[in-house]
Amino acid sequence: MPFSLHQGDALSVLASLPDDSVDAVITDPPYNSGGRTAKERTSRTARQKYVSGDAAHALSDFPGENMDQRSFTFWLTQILTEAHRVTRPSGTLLLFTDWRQAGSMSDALQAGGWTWRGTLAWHKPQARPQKGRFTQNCEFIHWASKGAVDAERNPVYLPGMYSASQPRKDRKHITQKPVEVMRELVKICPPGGTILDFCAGSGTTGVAALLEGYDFIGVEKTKHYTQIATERLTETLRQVSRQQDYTLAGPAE
Amino acid sequence: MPFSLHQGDALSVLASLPDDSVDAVITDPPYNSGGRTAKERTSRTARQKYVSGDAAHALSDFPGENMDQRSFTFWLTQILTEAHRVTRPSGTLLLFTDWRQAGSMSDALQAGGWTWRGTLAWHKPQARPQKGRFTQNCEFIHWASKGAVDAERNPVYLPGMYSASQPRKDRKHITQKPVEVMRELVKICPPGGTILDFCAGSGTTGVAALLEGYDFIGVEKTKHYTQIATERLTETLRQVSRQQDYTLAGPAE
DNA sequence: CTTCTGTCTGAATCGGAAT
DNA sequence: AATTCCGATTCAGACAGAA
Repeated sequence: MPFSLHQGDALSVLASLPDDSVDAVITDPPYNSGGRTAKERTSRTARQKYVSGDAAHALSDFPGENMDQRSFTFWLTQILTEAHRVTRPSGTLLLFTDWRQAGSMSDALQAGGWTWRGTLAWHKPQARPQKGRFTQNCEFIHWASKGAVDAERNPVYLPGMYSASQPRKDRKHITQKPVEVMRELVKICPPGGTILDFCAGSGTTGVAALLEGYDFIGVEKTKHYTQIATERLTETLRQVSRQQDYTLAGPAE
Repeated sequence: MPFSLHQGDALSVLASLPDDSVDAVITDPPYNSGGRTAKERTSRTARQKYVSGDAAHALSDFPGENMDQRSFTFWLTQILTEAHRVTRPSGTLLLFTDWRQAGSMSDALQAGGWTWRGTLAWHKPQARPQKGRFTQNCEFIHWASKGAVDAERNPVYLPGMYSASQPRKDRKHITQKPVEVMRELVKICPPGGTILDFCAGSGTTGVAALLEGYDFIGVEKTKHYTQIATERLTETLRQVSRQQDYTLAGPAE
């Protein structure tokens, strides 16, 4: 089975997965930011925070954005502890974060037992400039390993900086990631391995995983996005197997 | 006087500066990282940690790299508190950091009274790739303000990501920054303002400040680098005034 | 002037020997 | 037994000199 999708709470679903069953955890938890004070954070929904007033699209809201920083770190630590158990030794964690939460996220991942290895930058060239300020056009990706890195098992050389714009057409989720970036990131996983995303959203991580030949396990809280992710993953699987058919049936070189 | 340079301890020198006398603080403190454990951090010099084994250059060592993380945060908080006092309302702080210290640095700047505004990325395309890993090729720059940002006083639009290699020829300091990056960063300071760097090193911040028409106050602990910075700044001032002479004396358009 | 070729370096990382 | 120290490893990009 190349992919499975669970609708439900991340912690409960992770608890049901066996030890050492996953090669990489790649996820983008709700950043819980957008306000510098607890009041500012908790009084607006994700949509109000992340979608410009003049944006015409109508993307659904998502939960998990109304915790204060302490609760957020506590919640994430619990999940990352479970994710660590579920991951094979020398497996990898990639965790998207914005600048406000970068510190809390690195605390949480280390508290969860992971060895922090570095922070990558994702540069969005289309971000909106602001007068008298620096443009806020980078998000960050913490990466970590379960124990030592096994470079022999997966001898890849990967970049530390990615530049790509958020998808505009056919965007299903407010914070949807570009597939081309995700396709590079998943390569940290050894060939044929299994990738887990416990905040799957519209399923971009899974799409990239399938395209690169990995198995995928997704967990998503809302019914709405579980459905969207199912459709995208099914369609991707169809594409991939069609290509394989062609390769198998194609003319010998 | 377009620039002044003090040799001495950052905290002592800052204490001697008057309130509200500086428009921007731009600095690159020792990162105090480069080891997996506290022991490893504190037992090696900066040169041993950061200079590749096969590097043939002979750049001088620099101090401040042997604190544990707690002392480092304490030390930086004290200095940034003084720097906050010395800075005019709506003034700016730019603080270079690597991924390991980014969290401690944002804690310290906020504890020092500054309002954290974002984190910029400096991408170094020349960094060394590593098998089975992501290349460590970004450093980060926290930016913060003393109270509200005054966009009317300095209506600039600045990028959030910079890509440039470390200087190779004529490099004076192990961690010397490219002048072209610093020339962009200093523009966050209103025209004609004064820029302070309390870890001046070889003086690149000052060089960029003078080239962009700002005044500069530098503090550097070692005699060795104070001398080098003095020479670079004097030379830069000569260049700048020569250009001004030419502009004044040049043919009318 | 380009284009090509060769050399060198990097705020690195790790294992294992030496103390 | 725990720490400290030394050296091997790695390759894209920058630069210099030749073609």
